[in-house]
Amino acid sequence: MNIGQASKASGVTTKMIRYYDEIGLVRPASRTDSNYREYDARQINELRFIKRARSLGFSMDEITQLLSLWRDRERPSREVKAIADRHVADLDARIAEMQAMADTLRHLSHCCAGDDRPECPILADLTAGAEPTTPPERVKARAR
Amino acid sequence: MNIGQASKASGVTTKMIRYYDEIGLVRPASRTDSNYREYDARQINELRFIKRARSLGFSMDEITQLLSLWRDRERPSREVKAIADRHVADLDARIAEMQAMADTLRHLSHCCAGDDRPECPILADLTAGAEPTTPPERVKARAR
DNA sequence: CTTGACCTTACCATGATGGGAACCTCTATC
DNA sequence: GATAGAGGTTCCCATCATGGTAAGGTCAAG
Repeated sequence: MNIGQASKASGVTTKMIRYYDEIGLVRPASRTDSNYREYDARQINELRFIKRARSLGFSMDEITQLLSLWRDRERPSREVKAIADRHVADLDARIAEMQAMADTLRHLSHCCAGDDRPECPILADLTAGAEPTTPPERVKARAR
Repeated sequence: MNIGQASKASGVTTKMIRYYDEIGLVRPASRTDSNYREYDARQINELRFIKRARSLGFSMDEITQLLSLWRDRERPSREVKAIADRHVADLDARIAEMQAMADTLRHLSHCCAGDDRPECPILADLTAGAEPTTPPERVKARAR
């Protein structure tokens, strides 16, 4: 199987397969006499594994760890779970952050007439770098 | 005011101030005879505006648009609102995506014993449709 | 043998940010 | 006035995962 076929079989672009090869995420593919990479079913599985892990938001670094656990039939599931839980916590933190942004903006937008007039609470908020407008729902303590 | 003072006054690093200058997000700062950038209160406000907008997750590109509306006293608030709403939709989409990842992982982690044994639903999911890397013989091919 | 599809490497770009080198300028102190 | 050191200037590199492109080698079919 050459790289194009591996790409079709795994759903990973040839570009990315070469990249994973280059950074050592997967072990270097064997080569034909003409220097073409060759892949077998085992490596296709690894590529699919990587693809699925990426779709769950794991970083390359986390995937490196997951792959090594995956390859080790003696691994303690504890270690896998720890990586997953850390990632979930990370996702939750980022979600909370974005949620706060969205909530603030929703509030500002709600207060904005959105017509031809120039008055705009959204710009007012951005301008006031000092004084936050009342965030959605409850009023939070204004420090500063 | 030189760049260091502008940085302290705006909360934007000197590195970023120079970058905004370079990409034309802010108009090029005037220079002293010795080529130092100089800033006035107006520009400090712009930097603060940018900082606040960044903290709400707007991209440089969106901020470019917001800044130009901000500078235009005739702007229709409609346009500002449109940018904000688009950004909120974008945030919501990304939140939903990450939420789905987190939910899936939470479920898998919940099903994982997390002990010394190697059985792991998380890895099983990642394997998804692929067979575990079959080290020759020894392993009963578990389908799915 | 030619053609076209596919492979190889190598470099560039992204977005927003930080790090650092090499060099210039200001200011305070001796 | 000389000097130290703080802070300015430009320029380059790196991130992270991905895509694009160009120059050149290889393979299979007609």
